[in-house]
Amino acid sequence: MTDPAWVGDGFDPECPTRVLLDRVGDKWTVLVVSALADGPMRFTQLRDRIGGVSGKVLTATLRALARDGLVIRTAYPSVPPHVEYELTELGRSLCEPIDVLRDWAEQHIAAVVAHREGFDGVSA
Amino acid sequence: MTDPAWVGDGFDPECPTRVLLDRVGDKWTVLVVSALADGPMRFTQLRDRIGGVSGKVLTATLRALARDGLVIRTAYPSVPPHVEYELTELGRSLCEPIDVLRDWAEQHIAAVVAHREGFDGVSA
DNA sequence: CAGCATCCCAAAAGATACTG
DNA sequence: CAGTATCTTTTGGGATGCTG
Repeated sequence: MTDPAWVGDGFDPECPTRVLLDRVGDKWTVLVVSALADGPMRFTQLRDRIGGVSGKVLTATLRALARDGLVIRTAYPSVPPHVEYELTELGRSLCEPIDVLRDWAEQHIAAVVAHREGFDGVSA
Repeated sequence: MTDPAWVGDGFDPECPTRVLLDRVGDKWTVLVVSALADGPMRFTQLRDRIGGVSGKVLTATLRALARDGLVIRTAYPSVPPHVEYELTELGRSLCEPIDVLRDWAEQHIAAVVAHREGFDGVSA
């Protein structure tokens, strides 16, 4: 251990926060978890609800989430296939931070956008 | 208004949460805000503290943050240059959601990683 | 010291077509 | 219905070198 400068504030590469951000920092994970917060949902249902996500990407997102123990995938052996996704306990616990984030967004995003436009206006 | 299915849960493309995620979902923004939570900091100081970020990317991150009214950039007209960054009130308010996220990470990330390894083990 | 310009790569994401 | 396979585009991010 070389005692790097970032130690002391928890900024090492295995910092839990970094690991989480790597997982959650993609475009869809948070949205998927939010959608599933209301209860179990089927693949197509999920895709329709989220809007703008391709099947491929949704599949990948769900697989990663399942891999990390945040969602359960249940395939009912029927024709046509019926697959349900639901949050695990761990996944539900993640909803709380996400809700806090959403609250912040709802309260402050307008200010952010406004400032951004002001900023751009000055430069224009 | 086409009354799409995702309306009703707030998943429209201009959903505040989406806007926020687009801004905050990158690799460094959250880390920069966290670092600045302790107080104003200079460019190099920030780069050293965070660890692993290139100058170019840090610059871009800081510019975006300034554009959104989350940080203030103060350049002291001296030679050599001395530039300080600090959070605005808005930026500080963002620390709370971030802290909640970090708390979650610290409490649960081990479970996530463990499950991931179990999952990979089964497939191997 | 701070930051810009340039080049480059890898990964994320999207479109489309096909299958059990 | 719920994927997989393949291809392509986009872009975040890194390395390096230059400048005020």
